[in-house]
Amino acid sequence: MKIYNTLSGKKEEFEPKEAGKVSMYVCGPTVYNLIHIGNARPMIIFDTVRRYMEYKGYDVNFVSNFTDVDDKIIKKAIEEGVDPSVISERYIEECKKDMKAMNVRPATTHPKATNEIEGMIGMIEELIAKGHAYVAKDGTVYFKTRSFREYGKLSHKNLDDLRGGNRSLLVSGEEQKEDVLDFVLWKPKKDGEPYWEAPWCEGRPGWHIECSVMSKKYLGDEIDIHAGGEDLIFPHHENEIAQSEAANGKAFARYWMHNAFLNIDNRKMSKSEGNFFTVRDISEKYDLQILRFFMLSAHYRSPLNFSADLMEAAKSGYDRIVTSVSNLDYLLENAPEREPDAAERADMEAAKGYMAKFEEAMEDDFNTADAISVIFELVKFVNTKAKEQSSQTFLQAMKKEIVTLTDLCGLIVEKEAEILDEDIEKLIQERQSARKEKNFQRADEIRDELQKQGIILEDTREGVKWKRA
RNA sequence: GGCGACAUAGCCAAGGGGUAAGGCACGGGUCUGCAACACCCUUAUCAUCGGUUCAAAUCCGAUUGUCGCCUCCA
Repeated sequence: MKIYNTLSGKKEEFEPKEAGKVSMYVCGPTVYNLIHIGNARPMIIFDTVRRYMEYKGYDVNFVSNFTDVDDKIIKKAIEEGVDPSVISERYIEECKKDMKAMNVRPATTHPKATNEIEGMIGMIEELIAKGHAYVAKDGTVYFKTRSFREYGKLSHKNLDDLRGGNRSLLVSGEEQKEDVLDFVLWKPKKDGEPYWEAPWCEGRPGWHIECSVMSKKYLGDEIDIHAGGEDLIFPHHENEIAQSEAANGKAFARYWMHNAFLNIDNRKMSKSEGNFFTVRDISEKYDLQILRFFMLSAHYRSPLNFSADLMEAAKSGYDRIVTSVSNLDYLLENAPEREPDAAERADMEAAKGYMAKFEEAMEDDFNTADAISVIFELVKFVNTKAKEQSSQTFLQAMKKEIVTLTDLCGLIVEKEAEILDEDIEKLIQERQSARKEKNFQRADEIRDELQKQGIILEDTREGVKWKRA
């Protein structure tokens, strides 16, 4: 299995620290609002990575945090006149709902920053003791960036370049820093803000220290994979490396994975641009499986553009897979119980080739776009081979092939059996009678009427089928 | 200004030295009362220019264009 490692800038053969086990940390959202579709990308991507790793037999310890102490949360809490925890708890719950709808499995552990303050204080003390951090007059604790020789190794930045391009940073009121590159580990409280007791002042942690501490606590000093959006490379992940490696004296993460951004109509998504969508917004119009399918249809390291048209196209593509599986289910209802014949056995063998091709795509840095194209090739194969006379065993084998692959992508393609209302059932019966009597006008009337109710009818050789729009 | 990524058919998108996967849309068929589904057929020389090579879309260089990071935004 090859993984592109941001650290080296190359695809590397994946070798976990401990055979058979994978420790993985994914930076999670700050919970001040419903998650947006940009948040959804890493969730879907790294959930898929996790699924594939588990399929390969790894025991995956998957940790993803919720950042629940932050300026934006505090701001919202003040606006609503409630405690910040009310805000963060609310959006953690909402986030979990969205994750479920996208079929993103819960992490092994979802730590919350506010539960880990003690550990953060501990790590900050250690950094001070080792000379990697210092306390300013007002109690702010800064990380001494230049004390960590390898700073810049992840983002491949040169410290002096950073400095040259950003003199303006000094204007931001942080003149008490010894160096512009230094970043905050602990900052003093302001009025009305939540705070914790610490040796330096009452205050709260900086953003970067959270992840270093939570990763260490739940996964250990050295982990296999650390992942997140590419915007986190600098400064967030660079700072995490500095903190963790300076404190622990060990390499932090062996592989760094970063997903590219999701744009909207070719522009970066932002509230001020008016092109901001929450996952919830999308769910009002589409099954979120379609959003998932859409996200996986491009490589995770390529920028992905989102638009209404592209979602429609994704819907059509996803439906093609769902239809194929539902056709199999339909055929299975009356399929003969017999041993598969020679041709069927040959096809069952041939179908396995798709699995191999799928794996090959996933092994190559999780090329889900390629992997999905394999699913379509399989769908075509199945659509061509599955017949009314096909044996149960054969049809079941075909279905299993498709479902295995889609499961690995976290895509749900099996629609749950649903009982229609009696009234609708009656209309369908009436339409069948009308068709027999060649009263097509009445038949079409009924079909139109049902369509208005979101039921689409299809007359197949074997009988009438229906599906939800 | 510094660092970096990308440029493949109408659209989306893989591939990556030996003559271009897949999906959506379009068109033509088969099936069908019609529609839908499905199946068959049809659609590109890979931004431009130069170089390396027996051979490049694939490597190198330049140009143009788009985008990202350098601000606690995934």
